[in-house]
Amino acid sequence: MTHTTLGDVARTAGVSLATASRVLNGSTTVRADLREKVMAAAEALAYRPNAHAQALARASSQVVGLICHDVSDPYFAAVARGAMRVAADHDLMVMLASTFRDPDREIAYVSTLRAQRARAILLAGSAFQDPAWERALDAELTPYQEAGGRVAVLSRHRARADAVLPDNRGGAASLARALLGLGHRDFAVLAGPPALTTVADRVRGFREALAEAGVRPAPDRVVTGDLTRDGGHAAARELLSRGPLPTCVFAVADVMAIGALTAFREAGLRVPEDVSLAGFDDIPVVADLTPPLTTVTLPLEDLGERLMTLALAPAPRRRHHRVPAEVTLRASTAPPRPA
Amino acid sequence: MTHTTLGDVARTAGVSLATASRVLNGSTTVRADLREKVMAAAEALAYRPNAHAQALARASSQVVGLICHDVSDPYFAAVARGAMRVAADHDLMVMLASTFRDPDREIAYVSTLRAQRARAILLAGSAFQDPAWERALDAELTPYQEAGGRVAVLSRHRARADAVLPDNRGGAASLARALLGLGHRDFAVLAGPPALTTVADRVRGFREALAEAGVRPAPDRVVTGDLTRDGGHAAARELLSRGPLPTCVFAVADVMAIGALTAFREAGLRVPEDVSLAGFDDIPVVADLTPPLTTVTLPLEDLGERLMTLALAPAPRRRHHRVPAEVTLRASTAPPRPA
DNA sequence: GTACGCCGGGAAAGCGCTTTCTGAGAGCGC
DNA sequence: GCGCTCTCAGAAAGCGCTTTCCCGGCGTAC
Repeated sequence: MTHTTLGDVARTAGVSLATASRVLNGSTTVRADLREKVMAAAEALAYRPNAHAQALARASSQVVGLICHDVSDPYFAAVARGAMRVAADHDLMVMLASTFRDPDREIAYVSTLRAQRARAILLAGSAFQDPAWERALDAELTPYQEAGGRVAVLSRHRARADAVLPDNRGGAASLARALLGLGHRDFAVLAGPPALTTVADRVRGFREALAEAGVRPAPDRVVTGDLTRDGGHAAARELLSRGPLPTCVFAVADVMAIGALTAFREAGLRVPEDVSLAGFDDIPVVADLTPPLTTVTLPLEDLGERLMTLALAPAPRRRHHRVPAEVTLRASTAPPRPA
Repeated sequence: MTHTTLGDVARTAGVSLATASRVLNGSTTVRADLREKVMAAAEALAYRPNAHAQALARASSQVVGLICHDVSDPYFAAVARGAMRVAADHDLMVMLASTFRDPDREIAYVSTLRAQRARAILLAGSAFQDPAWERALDAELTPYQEAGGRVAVLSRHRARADAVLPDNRGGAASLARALLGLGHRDFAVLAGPPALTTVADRVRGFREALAEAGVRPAPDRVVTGDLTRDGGHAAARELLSRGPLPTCVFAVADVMAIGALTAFREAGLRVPEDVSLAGFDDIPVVADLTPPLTTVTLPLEDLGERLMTLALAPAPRRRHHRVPAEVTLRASTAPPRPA
């Protein structure tokens, strides 16, 4: 990797290194003819400044880190899109990392981004309920912040970090109430890994709202699976194998609902005639399913934009954006069939 | 951004900078007690080496760049996932950039990645048919490669660059033949921007195979739209407005097919009874649609893995991976209704 | 015509590392 | 016991930039 350097440019332009640097950085105190020469030389040599050297000299880099669970999950894809748009507006590059829901990998990535002296680190994936992990993560984040690094988190809490907080609990509760309103009393939940706080919040909100109405799903009606299409598919099959179907199934994430929908279809069940199905997130494709999926809508791209915006606009004190989650009723839910 | 430096570590460990560096880089020629002290100091100070300084001193960085059209497009999301997995195996970070199909932005990103001294630049989005753009891109890529940078491209050609080449043309042709085999003679095509080579290849392959069978879709049966769900939706509506529906519609990308499917449903048409619909790519969700979508399957994650692998394993000469594209018949296509 | 102040460009230091070079001390053979 | 080699740590140079400092030359004021 032996690229053209500023020295090369300066030499062919016949000026000093300092002058070349000044020109390329838009200083106005350089005589026009010299400026021309430098520009011409840079152009001719296809010169690009070494970002590492710049970062070192300026003690600041042009990169921000974005850590999510899985880029290919439509939820994170949308969040990343929003975040990257804002980054692009600020001429920043984003380093994207997928943890695949491995807590250790998240810490490792934070560490790497710390080494990269990233301007900001965005944690977009929900947290894990694990004190040891929390401590280890803090051990990376705290020195980073003390050195001036910015941290912004999505769907999780951290002292001294700005946060974008979609209302997982409230959204799930609203959904439950809407479903109760349709007449359902017999529910099942397809849950993701309980260690994920997002999952826990959604299950909790859903349960609480049911409890208010005096409804309590039996323990075997809460099935846990991966937070993926296949996880939802497997969880739905598991549910089917456990006996009589409830009238309504809530999948804690749309991706799981998609898998469940197919599992139901494969089992010869019609949605919503035989069973109502609802998801969470409102990822782009679910409105195009047959039937279109009832879900809780989150402004996904907006979440990413806010996250990045928070991270890039330092504020004296910690800020929270609470983002409402609204129920979107579609055709996948209907009143239960009279028994 | 004032982080702990190697100097701090060396000082608190009571050794020289050189020794501290040696320890942290795993040199074996350091006495055990000194090694201990350095490790302890690094640990205590939560030290993380400055990647920029390392990159500068070692003249090599730990980042690779991946440029695609849109991360939130399931096609690229899957490709990115594959590529990032391989990168993670090599302890590399990936800088991800979305061009949103703006040719200039692609060039700008290449330029930025050049400045970042990225180990490799992967161009995952299809090319634009535009000689001026091609030249401008070359002006960035050539000096990069001459300086030792690696370039790998997906679905496009470039002299001196390794390439992963899914068989867009052949896949579309096979699909056309399968559709002809079902008895269709009356086709429409929902095409993306014709400036994109991938789109052009797919349309061409499809047409050629039809031509072999003596079938030629009328010009007004080729509708152009954005390569997105909404683009497909709009294109399908446009098609419907142009008069009698063909018996079979080919969308050049699954995302467009998804939009078309909904447009058809909204128009009261049943797929495949009233019209057969086929896509291209086999993005994860299309098998879960109702009806499941007939499409041309590409091993998306594998594409990304190969792309990254090619880029990271320098070879004396240019390599091409041709990737076959196989027709996957699902329920969205059926023989046409007898007229 | 002289003194002063500005303007603009060059020299050089320094960012945080790696790595070569150098040299001090220990261990060995004779 | 002397000189040799070998081991291992420190000094210092250098990676490619930015930026401060400095100095020469010019314009202005008197």
